[in-house]
Amino acid sequence: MRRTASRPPEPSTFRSIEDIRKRHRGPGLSAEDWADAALWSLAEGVDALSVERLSRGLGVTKGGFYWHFKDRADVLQAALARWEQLATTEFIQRLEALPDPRQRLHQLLALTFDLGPHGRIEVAIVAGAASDPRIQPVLARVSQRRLDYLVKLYRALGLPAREARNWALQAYSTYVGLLHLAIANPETLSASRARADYIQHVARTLIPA
Amino acid sequence: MRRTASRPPEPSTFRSIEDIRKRHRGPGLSAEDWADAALWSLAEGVDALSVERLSRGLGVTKGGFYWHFKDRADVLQAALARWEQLATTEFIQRLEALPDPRQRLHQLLALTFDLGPHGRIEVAIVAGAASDPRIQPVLARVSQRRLDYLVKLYRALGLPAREARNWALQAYSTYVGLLHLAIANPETLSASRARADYIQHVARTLIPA
DNA sequence: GTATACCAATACGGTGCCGTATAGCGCCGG
DNA sequence: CCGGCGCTATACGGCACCGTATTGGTATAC
Repeated sequence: MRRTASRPPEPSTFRSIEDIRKRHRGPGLSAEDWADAALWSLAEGVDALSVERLSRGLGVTKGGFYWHFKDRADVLQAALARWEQLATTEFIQRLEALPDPRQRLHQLLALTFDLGPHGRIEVAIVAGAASDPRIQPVLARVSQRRLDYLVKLYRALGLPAREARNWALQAYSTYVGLLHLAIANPETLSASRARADYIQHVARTLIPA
Repeated sequence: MRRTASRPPEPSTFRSIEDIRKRHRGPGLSAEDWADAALWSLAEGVDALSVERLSRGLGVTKGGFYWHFKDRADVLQAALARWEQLATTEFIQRLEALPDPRQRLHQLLALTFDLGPHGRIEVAIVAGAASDPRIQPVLARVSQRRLDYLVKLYRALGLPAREARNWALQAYSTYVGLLHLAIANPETLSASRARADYIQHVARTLIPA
């Protein structure tokens, strides 16, 4: 490891493993390449993130890994930092593009129901935080920021502080529960009929009159 | 391993590790002892469940473990089975003691907000299910049974099938979200003031007029 | 008081991962 | 055309766990 100044900026989206491997046929792998791959790997559980697995997944040996990172914990931190960025700042920015707070809440629901690989990553991180004290603060910051933002949205709807807090808590819980359901009973909401129906229900009950 | 007919019935509650160790100063450890200890161990994550850790935790070597179980997967299955029992049948039985469905919903919320070690175990299991296909069916059955029961409760309140389903989904999601919050931001709901306030809010919004 | 059922201790070989060390290779600037 | 920079390959010792095998202890059952 001889960590140099990190290359250009960050690519602001989720690169797939295949993208990273392709890029490999160009220059070598950068620290961001490894960190992004690590983030994907988190979907299989925090313990599944291992240096040698990562290397195999990228089609190289772990030789280069230790050039960029000190150890396993180091890349885990990097992946979590990347997740923190995607899961808070960038997500909120997308919502802030809309003018009306009511629209933002609707858009939030819509984005939320669009389940990607994020869900599994989040669940893995929560489980990891329960056993690894170094993950906990990252998770705490993320959910805190999300809750704060939700409170802000509800306040913008004219609710008093205490009410807004409760609504925010509930809305966030509903989101997390959806992640759980997507893993536990994928078929439950796979039918787009039931799905749309549930979205509508949630929108009605989570957006106060 | 020479598995014999499993001893008496099952002790219908959650025995602590200390209880199990005490019992050790009596006869030896039974299969149930190991399985219960394994269930506790799940709170630290599915991967944290290892034969040698378990042994150390119980103050013995792994010598006796393989007398009861074929391998690690075997005790995992046993622990999951125990969890399935506690998390569905026994929980529902406690609620069914109440006559009025409305009371049952309230009691359900009350029990739900009483966070024990269950929460961490559940989160660990969900995360485990995302990576281990042998866990998934167990989790699927558990959440399905819970959802079915919730639907039944809502229908008993007079709601039509489709509505009941939506409410059930939302109620369950809210519960799971609470587990998440308890790990991510334990302090958020530690104040009994805010806690009671939130319970009340949830009860209002999750129990339709 | 001895046999037998139940369970524990110890020892062993094997695997997967960790982190270190060191040598190799392609590319780019001079 | 050559030296160095950026990254990779290979090789190694160490640890934690797995599952197996075998022997040892102890309480009851007879």
